[in-house]
Amino acid sequence: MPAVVARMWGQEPRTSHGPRPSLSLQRITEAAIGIADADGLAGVRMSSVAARLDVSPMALYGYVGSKEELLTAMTDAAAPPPPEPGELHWRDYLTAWTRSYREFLLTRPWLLEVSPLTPPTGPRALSWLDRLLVALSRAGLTPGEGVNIATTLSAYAVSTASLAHSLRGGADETGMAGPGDYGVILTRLADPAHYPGLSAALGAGAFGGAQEWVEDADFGFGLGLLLDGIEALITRRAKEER
Amino acid sequence: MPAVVARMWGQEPRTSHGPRPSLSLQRITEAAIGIADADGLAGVRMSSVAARLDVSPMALYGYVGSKEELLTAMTDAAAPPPPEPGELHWRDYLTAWTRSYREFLLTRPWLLEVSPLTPPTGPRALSWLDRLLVALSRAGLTPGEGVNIATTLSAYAVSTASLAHSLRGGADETGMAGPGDYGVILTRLADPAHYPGLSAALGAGAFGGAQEWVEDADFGFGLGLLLDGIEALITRRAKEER
DNA sequence: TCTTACTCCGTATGCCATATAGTGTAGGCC
DNA sequence: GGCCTACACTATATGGCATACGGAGTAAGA
Repeated sequence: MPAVVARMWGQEPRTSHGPRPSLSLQRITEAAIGIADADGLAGVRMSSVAARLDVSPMALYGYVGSKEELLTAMTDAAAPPPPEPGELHWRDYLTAWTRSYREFLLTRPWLLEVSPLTPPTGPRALSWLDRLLVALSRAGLTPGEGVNIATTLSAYAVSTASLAHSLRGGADETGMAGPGDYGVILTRLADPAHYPGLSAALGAGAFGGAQEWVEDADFGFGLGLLLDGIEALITRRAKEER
Repeated sequence: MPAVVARMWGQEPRTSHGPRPSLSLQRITEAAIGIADADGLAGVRMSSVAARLDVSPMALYGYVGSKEELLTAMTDAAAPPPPEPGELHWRDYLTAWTRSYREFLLTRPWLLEVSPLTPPTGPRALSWLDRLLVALSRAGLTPGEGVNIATTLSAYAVSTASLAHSLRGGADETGMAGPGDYGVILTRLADPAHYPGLSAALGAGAFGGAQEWVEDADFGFGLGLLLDGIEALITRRAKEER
């Protein structure tokens, strides 16, 4: 377990001898997040983060073992607290959870560039997982099922966020200038003989409008499918109980 | 549209004057993929790719505009042809599709590091999308629904592949040495008071074994949920038709 | 034959993460 | 109260890497 993980959990090591630390992992991640929010992930350099904190670049290495670790710490620190299940029906909570997660990712698109698919180890990210597990356990599912569903829902949030961000023309390597370009490009490339399904979809305008509301409708549609599948499982379980 | 996209579609520009090109985007991507397979993504450098082709690093820039573009081209070229729908029932085909896609990603784990969530523009990746759209259209869904489902399934494949790869201890920044570590680390970090759901899941061993067959069972379970949701939609559609 | 477009090369530049070797500071110990 | 030692931070150096720039050769067309 890298030392930075302990620090993410607030366990800054006791210092006995020597000068008191002028920094903390928290201050460092805050600075880095500020830069990422303002200038994108490319703006986050060891030197830029250090400059923002008025220290030398090398000072950061007392707190993180590498830039990689800094990025990991950033992704956790950037997460807001998850929505609370409260008295919500599981379906409403799962909807709220997934939607909030997606919105969070779209607020901080640089997160999408920092492999959002690796298992979380920080307190913020794990509290998201925790709340979901609680809600699913209340709905009668086993922990194993809960973990699996959590993976699925978060993957869905990440992928739709990523798609939305790409289609909005976010800093992207696909070379698309504006929204809607994607469909146009595909139409030019995919000939109907080799790509019948794709061509049909293009003809039907399935890639057409990338307006906000379309994205959102799509998001709800796909999420609905997932929840339907989960619902089937839950009712099955409930019947078994009886 | 970047020039490299046209080249990915086999449209190498006609050359009239001057010496005949000794390279092609295909040869370059093949070399790069060979390196990535052998040494991981970190081994893919403009210089290493060039060396494998016996040219100078700068020669590559006649074919790709940047390393980014090379990576994009690699991800498309690495994809095998998708499974064919044939006469399969949609549910069987979707299963085969998702499973093959996941397996492909696990065969080439470096793909997981090259943002696998951006919209595809290459012929190989789009043929995967196409076949899925065909199958879904046959099952009676609209193109819009098909695109959405395709997104969801591929996200599922990517995320489970990514998880499996992480848990296997693949080149990973979580700092986990071996399989099973993840659960152990979480147990040490998450106290039951603040993480009731997570603690319960840990106690139940939901993160315990990362053996191959467990992963696979989990994969099938989550996929089943998705397919159940899709099935509900398809039967609803079928009834509307009548 | 000469021009010209085009391919590939050698070298130079600049950015960055990070190794190394200090330098000062402040607690603990005598 | 003075020394020792651990530790936070700094300055400088190094090396890897993408890529800009300016050639130099090469072969089709005029």
